[in-house]
Amino acid sequence: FRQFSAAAAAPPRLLVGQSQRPRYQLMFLNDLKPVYTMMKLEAKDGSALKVAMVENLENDQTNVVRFGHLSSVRVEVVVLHGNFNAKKEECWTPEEFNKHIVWGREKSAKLLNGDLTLKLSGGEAFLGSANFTDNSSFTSTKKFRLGLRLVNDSGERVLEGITEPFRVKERRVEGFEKHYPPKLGDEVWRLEKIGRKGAYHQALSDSGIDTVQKLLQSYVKNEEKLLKTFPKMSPAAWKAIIGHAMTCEVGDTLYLHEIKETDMQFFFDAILQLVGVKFGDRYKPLDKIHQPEKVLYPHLLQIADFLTNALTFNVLYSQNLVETLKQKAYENMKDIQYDHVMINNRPVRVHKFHAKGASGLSNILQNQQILNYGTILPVHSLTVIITYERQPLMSIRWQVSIVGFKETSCLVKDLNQRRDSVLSSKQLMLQWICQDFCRVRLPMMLAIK
DNA sequence: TTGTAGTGCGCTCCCTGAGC
DNA sequence: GCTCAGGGAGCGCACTACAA
Repeated sequence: FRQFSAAAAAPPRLLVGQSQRPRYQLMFLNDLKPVYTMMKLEAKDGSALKVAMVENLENDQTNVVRFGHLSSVRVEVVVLHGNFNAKKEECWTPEEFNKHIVWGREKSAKLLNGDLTLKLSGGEAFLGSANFTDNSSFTSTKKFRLGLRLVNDSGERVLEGITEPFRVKERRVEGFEKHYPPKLGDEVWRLEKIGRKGAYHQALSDSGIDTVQKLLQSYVKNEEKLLKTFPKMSPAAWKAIIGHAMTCEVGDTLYLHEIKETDMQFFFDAILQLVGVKFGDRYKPLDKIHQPEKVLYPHLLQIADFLTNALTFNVLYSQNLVETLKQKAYENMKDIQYDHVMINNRPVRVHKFHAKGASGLSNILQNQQILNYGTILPVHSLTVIITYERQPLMSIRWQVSIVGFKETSCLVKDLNQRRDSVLSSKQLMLQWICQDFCRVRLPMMLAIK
């Protein structure tokens, strides 16, 4: 018996039974990347596969054996059936290991080519060149493992090393595989559930959708319309396709769509998701657009200034018009050019270019009065209707309602309270009526909406 | 060696019929 | 009338065979 470590005295040698994990073990130190026939075996990061002789420590940790004769033994790489050690046990016998070695389909054929015998140096070695000559489909599990065993008996039980089970595929299928994650420029059949030249692929091609980016753009713009492209698409398949497509990196490039009539600029990402809107010189990211503006109330009060004769007026509020204009933008998008990038959550122009944003605003608001509130610009038109009926004792019951909102607000204001100049003009009177409504009722109604 | 057509397998959906 | 299981159809996927 020899000491394996040149350092401090080694712990007493353990007697190893079949169910007890040996003290020393061969190990693959990195994970394999997908394996194809006739292609060099490599680790996930593209480096060579690294193997090592390790010592199992008591605290479930391992140490590479740097010194002693075990640190420079010769080891052999073999192919194992994928079902070897399916129960993930800590150890096995050499006989079990050897029984699961796979040879080629033909007796004489070598399944694994290359330099399969490695000499450890300092307890480590690299598998420089090795490749499979055949795929793993002929085995019952359709998978292999790589195994690592000593070439010569060292006198010490050294547990063989194994990799996780993996498939070996035909080299030619590599060019037809799905991408994880897919890229925007990938053809659509790189997505799950879309077979190359299959029915779905053909249907998409016929609709002019040949890349993942175009598919996602169509999805974002009008999912229903896109779905009609596919014949007999199941919800599960649809979910899988979109779910896979959505994992792709969208990037920071932005497309600007200007709506000049409103001084609004819409920013869309690479798949045409609205990411933010610029009102004048104020940019608001999408998640902030629909938050009620604190400055709304003064605006609402200003409405009174615009009133002349009618008791029906419009409040322009930034709620649903963004959505309406977004849909309009989709309809009018032509010559999409990504001329902005997102930097620190703000769009920045990368070169001079003005998108030709045809706007349909005039159509949308053609029957509504546009009020200029400075930088916070209109969005959706809330039509506020105020009616009244006289009550006894100089009180008037005002009914305030907003078109599109379920709740209405009743205000009973006693004209006796304001026998001053307020009542002298309709303008001031309406402002007086609106005060409570603006302060209490409107925020509540917006919240309900 | 490479491209393509064909094949088998597995998955999912949908229809149908039996059982309650 | 409702539920559930079984079978067929359609499709994607991976692989094989074969021809150029």
